[in-house]
Amino acid sequence: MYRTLKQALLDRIADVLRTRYDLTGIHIATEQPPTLALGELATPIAFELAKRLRKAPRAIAQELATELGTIDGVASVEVAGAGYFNIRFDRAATVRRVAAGEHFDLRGEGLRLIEHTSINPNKAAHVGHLRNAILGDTFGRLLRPDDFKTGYPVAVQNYIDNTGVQVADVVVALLHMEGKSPAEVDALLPELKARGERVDYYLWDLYARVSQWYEADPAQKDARKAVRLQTLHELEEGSNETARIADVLSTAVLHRHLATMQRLGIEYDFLPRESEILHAHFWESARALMIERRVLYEETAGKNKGCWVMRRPGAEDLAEGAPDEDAKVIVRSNGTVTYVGKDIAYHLWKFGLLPDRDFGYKPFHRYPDHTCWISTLQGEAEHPHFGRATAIYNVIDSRQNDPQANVVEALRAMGFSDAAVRYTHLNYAMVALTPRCAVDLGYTVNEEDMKKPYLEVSGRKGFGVKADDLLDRLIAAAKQQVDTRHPEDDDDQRLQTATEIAVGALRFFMLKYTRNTVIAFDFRDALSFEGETGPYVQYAAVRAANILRKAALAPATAIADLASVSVAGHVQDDGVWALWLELSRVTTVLEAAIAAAEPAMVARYAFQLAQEFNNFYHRNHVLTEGDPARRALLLATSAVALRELTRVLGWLGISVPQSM
RNA sequence: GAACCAGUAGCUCAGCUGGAUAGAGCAUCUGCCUUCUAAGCAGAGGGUCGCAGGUUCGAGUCCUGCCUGGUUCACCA
Repeated sequence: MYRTLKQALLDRIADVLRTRYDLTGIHIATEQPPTLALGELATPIAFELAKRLRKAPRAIAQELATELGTIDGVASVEVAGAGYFNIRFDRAATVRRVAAGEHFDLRGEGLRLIEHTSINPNKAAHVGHLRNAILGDTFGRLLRPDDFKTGYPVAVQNYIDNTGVQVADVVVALLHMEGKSPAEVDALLPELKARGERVDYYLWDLYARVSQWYEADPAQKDARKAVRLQTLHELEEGSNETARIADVLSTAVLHRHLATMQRLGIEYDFLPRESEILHAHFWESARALMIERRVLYEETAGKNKGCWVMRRPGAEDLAEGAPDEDAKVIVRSNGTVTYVGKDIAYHLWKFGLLPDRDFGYKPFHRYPDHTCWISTLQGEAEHPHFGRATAIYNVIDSRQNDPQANVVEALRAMGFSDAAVRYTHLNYAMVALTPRCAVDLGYTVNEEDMKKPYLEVSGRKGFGVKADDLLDRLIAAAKQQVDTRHPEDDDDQRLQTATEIAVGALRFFMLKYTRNTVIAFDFRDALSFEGETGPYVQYAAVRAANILRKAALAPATAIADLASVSVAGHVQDDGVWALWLELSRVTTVLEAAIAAAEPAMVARYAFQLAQEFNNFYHRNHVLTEGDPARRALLLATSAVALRELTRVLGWLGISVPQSM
């Protein structure tokens, strides 16, 4: 509703500026006044116009006020301070419209392709991967159609680099470092299962060991690196025993990753794999197109002689004939393509710009209400389509800013400027560990590192907090509380509640920081259930639900009952009105969060909403309220607060437990 | 050397396209459980918004320079 009223005001002011002053195309800034006493909406437009109109700001504001006329939903307009133009809402009318769920709809045509998670399938997921997956999943929920908005068509991809060095490393570890035969490796998965061990945890340690093994013996170093390179080539080549083993391992780990993410309510539609990008020859098609469009050219001089290269974004103009020494190599002098080259091909496919190439598709994993597909060479005849996106969002670490910029630059240079503009690198800063946290986990930290604010997580070093371990600890901590608070519930119910709280805590923790803030992970902060946390917001919703339950009133009934009550007299009191005003801002916040691709804005709003509700809760005792009209209003307020808290938490992927 | 990000309360962070008295959480201190659950609420203390200039009626926000911290910048993959 806030969005609706703001738009109405902007339209009216634009009208007045045009008819009264003959001004058009002026940007009209709006803001929320510092206190409710000054109104609900304001604009400093009079200051902007002062110089242009050669008039005092206050006089301009005054003229605007008298010429504005009436606006539906606005009670009064007044000039304050040196020329602020303040608007007061018709509180009773706004309450009714918010309660009725009236709001501006958000919608758009064309597929939004979101790619997130993308963990190398050679080890367990860690906290850094959680940030990625939670950000991507939440952004998808903000865009996706639901009962609040028409939304945008969304598909979620999880890109799987199953032929990269990281997978090669664990294959090397088993076949060469440990000297297992292929048959022994085949037997490994059943053995682990029999022992109750997890393949992703097993490989976590193995991966850390093999990384050291390469360097351990100076005499063997070159030979071991050669084995690694050979293994990598065999993976890329495919159709050989090494590739088969790699596929068995990476697929097993992939299943683990999907299971880990499913614990957090994160699901995927499609898993495009590097192996198919290679074997379906995406690159060959892209290369032809890049050469045709004069983006890719052969360097004939300088350090990159013999390579096929591309100009970097923002490169300076060069002297005629001089080699561009700063150019990005796409095809090496030995004829092999670099990662950026393959990535360009893949992104052409995403936008439906890659001629005559597509993945094959086959089902991989079944979720309660949909199927997750995976790429293959020969797929099913009937399958959904995932390319041909209108806009794409790649959830990737900020450390990949440069490579991502290269891909965008390639699209732009090829003349696909529309695709380049609709390519969003949804970047975010890394999750690191505080030195203290690292020590607590049993890692040895040297004196120099102890002084740093945070230490980078490294899968290669086996340095990090595994996602499932963190979630298990959160569940255990929540369970302890639930056990003492709700002895009347059975154990299954208490575990269910504890799990919902743990997921709420974890997801909120990863979402409350804006994207470019480095999260220095510490168990003390992550395990907190008080203050600015997911459980705080969940608790507010549970309290609202409890009021309605004790009143034996369905939320929908409480809201419907508002119709027969006079609310005007009760919302002059800011204590109740402040909550309704906050509730009215849902669309405003959602729209801003989507535009900025910043889920933290929604998380912060959820917290503010919960804070405002707790305020209301302590100032008004609903069930003992003697005035029937006021009681009805308070009940409806609780019901709408519950509805909106549940909705906003849902966008964050957080559920409302039945009790806390 | 270059590019990008950051520097706001003791700590961790918000602060949307420049607007009214710079806000939260944690921590510290003081109150509030016989009332819809205290995972909560109320209150207190705590700030030269890294430094110096500039633009503007108005700057935490924009521009320039500097300082500090972080990340990135291979024919590796």
